[in-house]
Parts: sequence; C-alpha cells; structure tokens
Amino acid sequence: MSDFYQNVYAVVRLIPSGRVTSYGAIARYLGSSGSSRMVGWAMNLSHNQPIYVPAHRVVNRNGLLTGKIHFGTPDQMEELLENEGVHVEDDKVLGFDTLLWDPIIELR
DNA sequence: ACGTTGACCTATA
DNA sequence: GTATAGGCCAACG
Repeated sequence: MSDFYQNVYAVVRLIPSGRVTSYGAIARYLGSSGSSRMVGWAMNLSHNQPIYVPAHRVVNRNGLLTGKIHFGTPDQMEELLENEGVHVEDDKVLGFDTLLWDPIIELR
C-alpha cells in the first residue's frame, strides 16, 4: 500500500462520529490538491482494507452522497449516517456546513 | 499499450 | 443560478 492510501484511511478514521468531511478537504490535507479523485479511489479500495473505514462520513463538496451506490445497498450509507445523528434527505447531508470536519482546520 | 472511466474540484460562461 | 470544460491520476477492459 502506498502512503497516500494509508494517510487517507488514517484521516477518515479520525473523523468523529456525527461529523462529515469532503474528498477535496482530505486531498488538500494530504498535499494532493487537485487529485481529489484519488481519495474516492481509496474509498473504493477501503472495502478490501483489513481495518474498518467509515467511508460514509466522506461526501463530496456539495454534501451529496455520491458514493452511496458503492456500499452494499444504496441505503446503507444513509442508514449509517442517520444512525450517527447525521440527517440525510434526498441524498444530501442536512447542515453540511456545520457538520463539516475539515482536517486542515481540525488537525492543523 | 491505449483509451475510457470515475466515491471530485475549480474555473469560466 | 445552472452549464460546460478542463485537470487530476490510478485502475479496468
């Protein structure tokens, strides 16, 4: 595994319950600004990862659950988020601005 | 080996 | 405010 993925997983694992972050934020935090797609790829591989990665806490910049289809069932992501107190409606996170957990700001 | 695709983002129009 | 374009780089066929 390259360090990039390890870093991504590490950051994602640090996201507190009930909070969310965005792919771009992680990419920027890792210094790979502009390569936010790689973060998504990393999430895709997180399935095979031995450790559990709360990928449901990572959404796009608009707060939209674009990756929900990559879970077992499309509703799994919403369920997990709702289970943690994050309300989801029409595939988007409610109050995304306040729930956003930016590693650049939080881990600074 | 090459072209296409994609859990994205930013910038123009 | 939506729409389209370009960039990014790893995996897949």
